[in-house]
Amino acid sequence: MGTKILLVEDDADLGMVLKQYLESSDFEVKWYTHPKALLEDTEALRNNELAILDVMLPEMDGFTLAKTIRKQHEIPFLFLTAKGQSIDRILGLKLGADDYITKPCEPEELLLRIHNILRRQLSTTPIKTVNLGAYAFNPALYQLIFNDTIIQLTEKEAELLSLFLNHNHQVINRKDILEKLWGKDDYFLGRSLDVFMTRLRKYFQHDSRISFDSIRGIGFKIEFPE
Amino acid sequence: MGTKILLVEDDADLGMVLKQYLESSDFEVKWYTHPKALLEDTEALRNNELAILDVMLPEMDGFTLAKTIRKQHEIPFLFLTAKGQSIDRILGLKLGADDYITKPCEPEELLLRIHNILRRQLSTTPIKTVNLGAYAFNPALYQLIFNDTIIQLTEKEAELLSLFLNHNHQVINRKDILEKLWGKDDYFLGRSLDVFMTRLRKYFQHDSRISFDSIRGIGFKIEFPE
DNA sequence: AGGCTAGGTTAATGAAAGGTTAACGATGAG
DNA sequence: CTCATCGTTAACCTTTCATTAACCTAGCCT
Repeated sequence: MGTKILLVEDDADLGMVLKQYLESSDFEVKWYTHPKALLEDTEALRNNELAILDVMLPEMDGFTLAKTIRKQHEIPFLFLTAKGQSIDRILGLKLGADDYITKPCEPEELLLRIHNILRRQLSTTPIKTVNLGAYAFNPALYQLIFNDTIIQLTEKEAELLSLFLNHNHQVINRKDILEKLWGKDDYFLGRSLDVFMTRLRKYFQHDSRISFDSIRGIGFKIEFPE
Repeated sequence: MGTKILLVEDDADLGMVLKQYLESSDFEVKWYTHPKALLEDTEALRNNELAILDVMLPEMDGFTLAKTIRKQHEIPFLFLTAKGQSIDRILGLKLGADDYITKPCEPEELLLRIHNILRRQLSTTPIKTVNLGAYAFNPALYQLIFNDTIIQLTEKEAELLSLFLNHNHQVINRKDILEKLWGKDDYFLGRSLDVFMTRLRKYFQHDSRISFDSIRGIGFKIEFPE
C-alpha cells in the first residue's frame, strides 16, 4: 500500500503519464483535471498526504488553489511549473514543506522531491492544535484559542510562534530567527522582530507561565508549560 | 551583512556569476575552484552556514567532498548537478537539510532552495557546555550554570572567560588579553579588564579550585580543575 | 620607613540594545 | 477606486552593559 497523492493537471496526456508513473512507483494517485473538482472533494483533502498541482490551470492557477486549500487543510504541495515561470509566489505560501519542479521533468527528480517532502512532513507535522497552557494554537489556521475566543494571528505571527514552539525551554538567537523567517539579518528586520515579540507577548499576557524573555546580545528564551 | 555561504565551482565563469548574484542578494560568498582548497580552510567550515557544491569537480566529486566534510563539520549542502546526472547518492547522504538543483538554474530557484535550507537548519544545532569544577559554561549562550541556577553573563564576560579556558594552568599577559579582546592596549582598556576580572572572580567565588591570580607587571595565572 | 605604581573594587556615565506604540505604504479584496 | 490588512519603518522610552572615574590596598624600591 502506497502513500496517497492528489494530482491536479489539466493536460490529459501528461496527467495520465504522471499518474501511471507514480502508481508504478507504489503511490496511490487521485487525478483531477480541474481545480474546482479538488476543492469540492473535501474527503480527499483530509485523507491524502501530498498534492501535486500544475501551476497553469484553467479557471484558477495552482498557487491560488493551494492558498485556498491551506485555509482548511494542512497538506504539502509540489508545484509543476513551466521553465522560466515565476515562482515568487511559492515564497508567499511558505508554510512547511512545499517544493516545486519544472516541466518537463526527469522521473527520478520527481520521485526525489516527493520523498523529500514526505520525509520532512513526517518530522514536522505535529498535532492539529497544540495546547499552550491556557491557550491552544492551530498552526495551520493561524489561530490562537483562549477562553473560547479565537484570536486570528497573521501569517508572520503564526510562523514566529511555530518556530518558538519547536524550541521550548531553549534560547534562540535573534540571528537564527531572522535567517529562518526573513532569510536575512539586518537592522530593520531586527526591529521588525521586536515588534512581533511585543505582539506575541500581548497575546499571551494572560498566562504567566508563558514567556519570551530577552537575552541581550543573543536572542530570546522561550517558555511554554508542558 | 547576510548569511555566509561557501561555494565550490571549478568553472570560472559560472563561479563568478553565482558569487556575484548571491552577493547581490545579500549573502557573503567565499568561492573555491578546487575541493581541496575548501577542505583545508577549516576556519571557513566552522564559520559558514551553507555550502554549495558542484557535483562535477576536479579530483574529487561533490558528494565525496560533502561526505568528508560531514565527518568534522555540521553544515548543510546544496548540490549543483547537471541535468540528467544521477542523483541517487544524494539520498545516501540523507542528513537532514541537504538539497540539490540542476544546472542551468533559474536564479530565483537557487534563492528559494537556499532559503529553504536555512529555514530548516536552525532546529538541528546542538548545545554544548564545558564543565568547570562546580560550574558549567555554555559559551554560545553566555551562560554559567551553578547549582541549577543560570548566571547570564554579558558578551565581554563570556569572551574573556572563553579566552581563559583556552589557557588553563597558564600565565597570560595583560597585553595579549587586551589585544585579543579589545584589539588594542591602552591605559583605560587595562582598567576595564580589571573591572571584568573582579566580576569573573565574584562569579566563581564558590569553587576555590578556580582562580585568576594576578601576577604583578605581567598578567594573570588561570586555574580551572580538569 | 615612605613614596610609587599595579592592580582591586565600587560607583557614575553614556551608548547601544531592546520594548512599545503609532504611522506608513504595499497589496489585495470588494 | 476605496477600504482593510499586515509587515515594515519611525519615534520615543527604558534597561543594560562597557567604559571611565575615583578611591583604596598591596607589593616593591631606595
